Amino acid sequence: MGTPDFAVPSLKAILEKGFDVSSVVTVPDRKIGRGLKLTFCPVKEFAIENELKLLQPDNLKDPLFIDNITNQNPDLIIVVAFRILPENIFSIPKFGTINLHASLLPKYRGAAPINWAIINGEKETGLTTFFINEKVDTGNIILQKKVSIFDEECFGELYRRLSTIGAELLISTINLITENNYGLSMQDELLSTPAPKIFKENCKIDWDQEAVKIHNLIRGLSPYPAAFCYYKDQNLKIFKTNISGINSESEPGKLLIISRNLYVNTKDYLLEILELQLEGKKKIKSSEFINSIPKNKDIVLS
RNA sequence: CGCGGGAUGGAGCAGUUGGUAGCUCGUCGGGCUCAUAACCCGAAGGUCGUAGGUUCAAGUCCUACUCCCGCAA
Repeated sequence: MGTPDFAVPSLKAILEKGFDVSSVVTVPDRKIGRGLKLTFCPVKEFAIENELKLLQPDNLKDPLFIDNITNQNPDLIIVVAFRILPENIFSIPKFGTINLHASLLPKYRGAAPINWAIINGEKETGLTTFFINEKVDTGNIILQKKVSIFDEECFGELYRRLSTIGAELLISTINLITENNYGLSMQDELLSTPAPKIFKENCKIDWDQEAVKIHNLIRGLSPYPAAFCYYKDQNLKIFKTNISGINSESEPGKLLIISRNLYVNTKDYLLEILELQLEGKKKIKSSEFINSIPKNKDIVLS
């Protein structure tokens, strides 16, 4: 069971290792994007390509769906980036139901562990496989793997890396379970931290903060959903920045051009802006942005 | 038919109430300099997304189409 592209490498690995996938469960098709076109999620695309049996229940508590799963008599249910499962479902398989989560649980429980790890400036995060129980991301841990976060690595890059490393960890986990050769460790509630879903309000840049904080926010949200601010009432997304060692001496948000490089003032240091996108426009490099902005005129981002 | 912005020389943009295009950068040539992402001089390069229409005249108004993007979900 899974939805986004994060789950695809796992599903692919499971297939390649020769496990018998009785069915793939994913979300219903949704009208998404400009023009509200009906779009298939990545897991569905993959399932179709590989001619796997596909289930897309609207309601996971639907008795028909539960019966369907029950009748398939699965040994194990594997969940990677899906929805919250009712006990009626996760208790069906004889081995149980496991989840691959992109953090070192109990840290970063929730929907957006990768984003928050970067936003908070972590140097290390990881992956966890655990048995699903009634409370989200609290189950007993089977395997964990630490993964360091590279300097300047953005969300998209780490997401991609973790999805492939996660697939390997998942395979190891499945092997241990089928061999009945695994230990479990409980999560220490005292060490738990939340990683809730990212909302738009989390993406707004506050220039009156330390440069490193702003930088991590931008990194942790790039390229999607992207940190943003306002430029003359227009939405301005910022994808890539670099912390300069230069002290900020003007009001936060004010732009500064030095030697064809674009800087913005923050609470402490100047933050160099490298990649940005104005509402309705394409993503561009800061040098291109500089070409179009008026000279000798103060510009303040808000 | 969810809402909206855009398509102008290689790049990013401007273009007023319609009268055949301009800025910043890049490119090429030359100059200055120990040197330069610096500065100075000069040059090349655009049938203004496509197809029609209105007009004496359209990048600038009208219609259709194609492509790109922001929001919302």
